[in-house]
Amino acid sequence: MKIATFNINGVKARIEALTQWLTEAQPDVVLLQEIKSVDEAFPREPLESLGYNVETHGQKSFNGVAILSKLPLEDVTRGLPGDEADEQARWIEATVVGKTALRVCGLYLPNGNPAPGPKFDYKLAWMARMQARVQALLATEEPLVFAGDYNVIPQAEDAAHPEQWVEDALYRPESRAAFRRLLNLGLTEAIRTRFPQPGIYTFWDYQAGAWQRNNGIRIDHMLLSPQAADRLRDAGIDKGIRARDKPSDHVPVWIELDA
DNA sequence: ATGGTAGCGGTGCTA
Repeated sequence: MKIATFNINGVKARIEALTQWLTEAQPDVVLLQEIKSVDEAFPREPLESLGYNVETHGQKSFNGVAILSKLPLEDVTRGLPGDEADEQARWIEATVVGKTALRVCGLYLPNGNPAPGPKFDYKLAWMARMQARVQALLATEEPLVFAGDYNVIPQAEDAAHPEQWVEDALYRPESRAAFRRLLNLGLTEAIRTRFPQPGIYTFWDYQAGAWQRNNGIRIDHMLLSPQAADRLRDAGIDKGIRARDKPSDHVPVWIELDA
């Protein structure tokens, strides 16, 4: 089973690019972030035409996550538990019904800039809520995949110029520590496992020729529970997508699971 | 040191 995550940066502006990539890459399950659309305006039809079930959790203008799946989806839930007042659409879960049941969680973790400040506080509080949710799901001992835009640069080797990020919410010690605490629950970071070398990126800013200069960062991650990690066969990054016309600033990241 | 780009929605915010 091929599972991908892709921060699409506006699904309505990118629907043709998305369907083209889906046709080429043939993922079974896709976690989308930054759909920037309410559920009613989400372009379901071209995706359903390709054989995908579509579950969305959107809001006006910003944020928004979705799941596409060629296999049936069950027990879909929307929103990250732990704060009833939080109205930002950044978390969606579903169980993929295949050979074995697999719980997938798609997430768009808050950016957190400027730091320090209320947005940074929100990011860290959100990560604490995610820690609790991951812990609860791990207790089920089922295969779990937590995939999305984490807005965290885990290590210096995950940025072309780490010195440019030292004051940034994506790289501040508090963000990296919270990410490390997630891993220390027993999760496997699939891309790091597959590509231990430096210089592996998933995001290049639109500004200042970041793509042309390969000034990238690695912030899109796929974390696996032990039961999912046992089934990990391959992982990759579809970097070529970034060179196309009107691309997202992120590229798709994927894993192949024996499931 | 600064400004550089993009989507949404129809102005400024978010990234």
